Parts: sequence; structure tokens; C-alpha cells
Amino acid sequence: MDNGIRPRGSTMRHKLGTGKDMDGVSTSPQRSLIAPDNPEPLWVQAAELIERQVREGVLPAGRRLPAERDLCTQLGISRVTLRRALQHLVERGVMRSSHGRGWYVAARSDREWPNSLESFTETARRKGLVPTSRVLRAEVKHASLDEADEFGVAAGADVFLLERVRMLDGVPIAVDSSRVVANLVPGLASVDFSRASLLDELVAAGAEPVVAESTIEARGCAPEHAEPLQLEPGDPVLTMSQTMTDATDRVVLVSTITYRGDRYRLRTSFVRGS
Amino acid sequence: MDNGIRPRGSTMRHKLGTGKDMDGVSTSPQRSLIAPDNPEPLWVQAAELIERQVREGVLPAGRRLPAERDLCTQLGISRVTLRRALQHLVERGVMRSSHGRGWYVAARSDREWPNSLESFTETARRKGLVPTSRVLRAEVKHASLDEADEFGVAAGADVFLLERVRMLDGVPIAVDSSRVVANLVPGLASVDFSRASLLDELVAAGAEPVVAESTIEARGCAPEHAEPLQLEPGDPVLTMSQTMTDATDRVVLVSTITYRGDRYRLRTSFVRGS
DNA sequence: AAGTGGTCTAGACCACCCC
DNA sequence: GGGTGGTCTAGACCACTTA
Repeated sequence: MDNGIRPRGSTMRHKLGTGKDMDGVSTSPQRSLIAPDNPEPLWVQAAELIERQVREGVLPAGRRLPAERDLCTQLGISRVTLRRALQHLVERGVMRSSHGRGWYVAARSDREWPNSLESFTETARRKGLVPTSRVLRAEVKHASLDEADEFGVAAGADVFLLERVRMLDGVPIAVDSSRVVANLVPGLASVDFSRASLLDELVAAGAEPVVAESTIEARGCAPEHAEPLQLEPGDPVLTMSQTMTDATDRVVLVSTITYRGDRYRLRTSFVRGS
Repeated sequence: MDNGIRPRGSTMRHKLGTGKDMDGVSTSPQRSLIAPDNPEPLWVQAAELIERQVREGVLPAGRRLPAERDLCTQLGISRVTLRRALQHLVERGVMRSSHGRGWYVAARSDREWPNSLESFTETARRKGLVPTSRVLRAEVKHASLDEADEFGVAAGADVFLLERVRMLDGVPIAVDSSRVVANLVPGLASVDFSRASLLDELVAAGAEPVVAESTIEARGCAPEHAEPLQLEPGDPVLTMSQTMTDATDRVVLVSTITYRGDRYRLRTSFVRGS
């Protein structure tokens, strides 16, 4: 093998399968893991290929993978790269390793738990419910002193405020109140947020959140949330406040979601240690 | 450099510093990163060394690290190993990289956020408060059908039940109700849990939890929790239910913590993506 | 153009598991 | 002892940033 990175479109550097290799990871005929024009890193492609086969049931829970060194030749990648992919799948709860024994597909229950807090949309998808929104407010206003501090902008700067009732199958579940610095995403005021995702707009505008700092607490329902949530003031609600930052450390989104206590439950799983 | 792993106690393979190297990571005189008898992986040692210097202020927030290739020679490790350490520190919120520019110490605020849900003990430490416990119940009982299912044991098997009021500076904050399969940790009934940590006992018994699946919700306070929490029934409480599993997939701990809504707030930060 | 992080490789040794 | 994952290395090319 040549050293360094091969020209991504010239060399086919592994034999590989006709749909199924042994009991291991299978690849489609005529097409290897490596899509010559795929800009994604190899380890991402490898991870996606394996995860897809797990999701589709080609690799059932508990199945042992071929040995790393075998997988390497099958996929045509180095062991370091393969292990990076597998490590990624461990973090996603898809695979588990056992020193001296091998790699195993994780139990289905492990895969159903998000490794960070499950978002409203993810919950809906997992449960097969249809998420919808009713917009209460969508307007540009001037930043208060507190908001200016949070976003790191001048007080009085334009801030877009979006307040929505989030529903599952038409049943009101939560009130989402989000704020974005207006000049980060031009044209926000003209978007129909009963359908659109605020997060998608941020990503499209090049302000993708990468870190979310969250606090979660239980409170009594505030009077202004009682009507949209069909609750009495004082009834238990779960509030999650998040501050999201992009890769350049800009605060791009500040949101507070207020869930009906009896209609929503946050889920997460995490690895303990260090 | 020789190939493979050098004998960990024979070769000193890097020059290195007299307390401070340029503006970069400093190492103590007479002692390099590599403790010959340290069984920890090199990348863990490297990560700990850097994080220590960040915590102690030797590397202030925003400071740029020396280039990877320079750090490698300073620390006497390969670039792959160094990058593994740095990647680990990214996940812990200690460092950030900028393609083409360099590595930077993350803002202090980022480091104060736990990457998984902050535990009661961690909260106490962060705030400088003293965590204490009052034991309500500590007894061995027979597993109910539900408990048997959760733990994967036979109904009627011995289960240790521990119920405590958790306090900060003497103020009641939460009621913690935990269950452990009794034969996993012999002698549990004789431990004084007003001081001891149940988690520590599990670790000592070789049943260290590695994964915790958690659900979080807001409820009205149950009658039996009203007195220990000094609340009225129906007042908002935050409940977190956790199922912890060890490396061999055994369920080792099932717990429910009920926090006073007005006295506790969960904190977490996580990386979005994929 | 030089410097820096991001990706990738081939090959080595170590530690654990099981026969 | 053979197989398997875990760690580590030296060196290469690519992509972004800065001057």
C-alpha cells in the first residue's frame, strides 16, 4: 500500500464482497465502503456503514463482528481508522468491545437511549408521534440588559423572539421560548415556524450550535403558560433552559422549554467515569 | 525512536524542561510526563497533565498551546497519542481546536459544566456546600416482580433498599431511594450510609456502574415525601430515575431521586451533532 | 508560502480470553 | 498458544489560516 492518503478517486484498494462477507459487515456489490467522491472522512463512512447494517437488522443485537484486522482488509481501511469508527459507535451506544473476545452489537435497549438529552423531535420520532407547533410570538425586539449579557451583544441590539406551543399528535406538550441574535440569521421574521425548525435555520446560516449548556428544574406552572398548556397555575412543569454556542464560541441560541409535568419526560444515558 | 512500545522503565526518550517550556505545557524538573511505573495509558497521562495545568492556572483560558508537533517532542509521545489526549479534553470541555490556527484552552465557563448530568455530590463540591445524608431505611427485602424484572433476577431474591434524605449544609434537598441486588455487595446492611457512598461500595465490590440510563420528570410531591422534604403534597418536585449497568451488562443499581423543585436544578452540557 | 490542525497508514508490542 | 482488542509509533498527505 502506498503511504499517506491515496488519491480518493483513483485506486480501488480492497477486494471485497459480493453482498455478504462471511458473517461480518456486508457491502453492496460493485460498490465498496469508499465512495471515491465522498468527502466524509473514512472513519465516518465506516461508522455509518456499520450502523446502517445494525439499524437494518443485517447485524442483529449480540452478533460478533469479524476481528478488527479482518474488517480492515474487508473495508480497505487501516486498523486505526476502523477503531476510530468503532469508538464512535461505542459512544453512540451501537457497539461494545470485549477485550480478548471481540466486538459485539449492543443490545437494542442501549441503542434506544440517546447519549445526550433527547430532543423533542427525537422523542416524537422514537414514539412515532407527529410533532407540530403553534406560533404564539415571532418578532424582532431590542435586547434587554440580561439578553445582551447572555448573547455578548450590546443592549438594544435586535433579537428575534420565537414562542411556540409544541405538540405531539395535536396534544400540547410544552411551550418553547427561544431567542436568537437577529443579524446572525437574516430573514428569520419571514419564516413559517409552525413547520420550520429554528435549529435548521441556524445551521443554514452558518451558525450551527455545537455545545448546549442546560439546566433543568421543576416548578409550578406560571400564569402565562397555564392557558397554552391547559394547566392550572402552580401545576408541576419541567423547565429546561439552554444556551447554545457555535464553533467560534458565539452564543447563537438561548431557549427555555416548559413541559407539562404529566406529559413529558426527559431521557438520557451517559457513561460514568473519570 | 524504536518501534512499538518502549519498555516503560528503561528509556528516557525526551529532553524536556526545567519547569517551564516556552509558553507551552510545563513539566516539573526531574520528572517527565512518563512515570515509568504508571500503568495508565500515555494519552491519559498526557490529558491529565494538561488538564492539571489548566486547572491550576498555569495555562489560562484562551491561551494557545504549542503546535502539536512541538508538544509531541516536549512530552515524548507520538502525535496520534497526543491528539487522543487532546480529543479527550475536548469532550471534557477543557480544550478547543481551530483548524489551521492551533489549540486553545477553553473558556472557564465551559469547564464548569459537566458533560453528563451533574451528580448531587458534584453539585455540592462545585458550590462549596457540605453534602450529608439522613438514613430513612436501610434493609434487605425480597424483590417484587417489577424489581426482579429490572435487575434480571428471580422474584423474591434479596434486594437491599436504601432510602436517604440528601442535604446540603443541613438543608434537605432530596430523597434518594436506591436498590441493589444484595448478593452483589456482601455486607451492605452493616454500612453506615449517613457517611458512606453507595457508589463507592459498588465499585469496591467490583460492580462499578459504567452506563446510567436516566429519565427526568416533574411531578407533584407524593405524600410520603412531603415530611422529609418539608413540602406540601402536590408541590413541584423533580424526579430522576436511573438504571445503572456495569461492564458486563448487569443491572447493579436502580435509584429514584426526588428533589425539591425550588432547591435543586440539574446541570449538563453536551455536544450536538451526528 | 509557511504553519497548524485533520486524516490516514503499516506495523509493532501488550493484555486479556479461551482452548 | 493462538486469537482478539488496546496502545503506541513514525511518517505521509490534505485543508485551513495567516501573512
